[in-house]
Amino acid sequence: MPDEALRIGELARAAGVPTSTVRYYERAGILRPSGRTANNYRLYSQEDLQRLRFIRAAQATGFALDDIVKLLRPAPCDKVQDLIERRLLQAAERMKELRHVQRVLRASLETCEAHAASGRCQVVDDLTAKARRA
Amino acid sequence: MPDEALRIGELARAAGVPTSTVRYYERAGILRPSGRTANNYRLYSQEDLQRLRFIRAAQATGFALDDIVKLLRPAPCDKVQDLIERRLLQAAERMKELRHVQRVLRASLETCEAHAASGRCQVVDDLTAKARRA
DNA sequence: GCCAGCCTTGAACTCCGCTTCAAGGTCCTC
DNA sequence: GAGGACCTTGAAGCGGAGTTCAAGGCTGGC
Repeated sequence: MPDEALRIGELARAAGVPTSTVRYYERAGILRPSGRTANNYRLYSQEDLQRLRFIRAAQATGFALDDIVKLLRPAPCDKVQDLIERRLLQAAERMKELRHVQRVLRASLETCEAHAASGRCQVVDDLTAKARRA
Repeated sequence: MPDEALRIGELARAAGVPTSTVRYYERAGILRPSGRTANNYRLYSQEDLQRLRFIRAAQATGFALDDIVKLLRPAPCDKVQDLIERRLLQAAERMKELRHVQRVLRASLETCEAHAASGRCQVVDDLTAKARRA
């Protein structure tokens, strides 16, 4: 088993975030170090790294830190279930929206390519108007 | 053809946002009314509504207003193409992250259900790590 | 005539999610 | 033993995305 405890800088590099953010997450109660060295440096485990990655992934897709905190915090099982189910619904909703965004972007791109020869760029009109058929 | 021009309140209700947000978007240069009434009320077209919906969808999935502005603003066609392609990549990345989030949530839910009978809720442990002790 | 419900503006305020600053301590290398 | 890369704390600052406030204008119904 790798006894790989990471210091804050290593953790941060591994997850691609600044150390200031990691400290902020600690203050926000969302990611605490699993220990400290003799000289008071924070230490993080591999699970902490996974957790941090999960946090970032969730954030990138539109979840607020607050939501994430709730998900990652122990709670009565039935409440957690409920919460997770709601989050899954949110995630599904987000998927739908993301697909909508992709559709619109792709349509724009096509139009853009089609018009490239003509020199006139109609992308914007189409971005807003093409989606009109709802 | 419905010549349905909407006033700000109607637009806002149709898109599910407060009017204050719509005015804010105007200040931010992302959604301008297509006209004004005689008494200076803002008027919006159906395309404006589509545009507003697109904005909200894009925002919900993690795009900043700034990005969205750039997408919706006229520009040299080749630059727009480039931009759109980058946004599509971002969207794909987001999809991936969202799927990761969903996977984790679903796994947690299953564990939660499995443990429901036992009374002990292990969801959180499992959320962060399957192999607890490392 | 006047009230309710819509709308106008500009400025100030708020909240979230960080980031930066100041003033240090520790550890490794030269 | 000096320099530099790492780490510590607490507090202040910042940008994005709105929201709220104050003061007022139009319009329809009672």
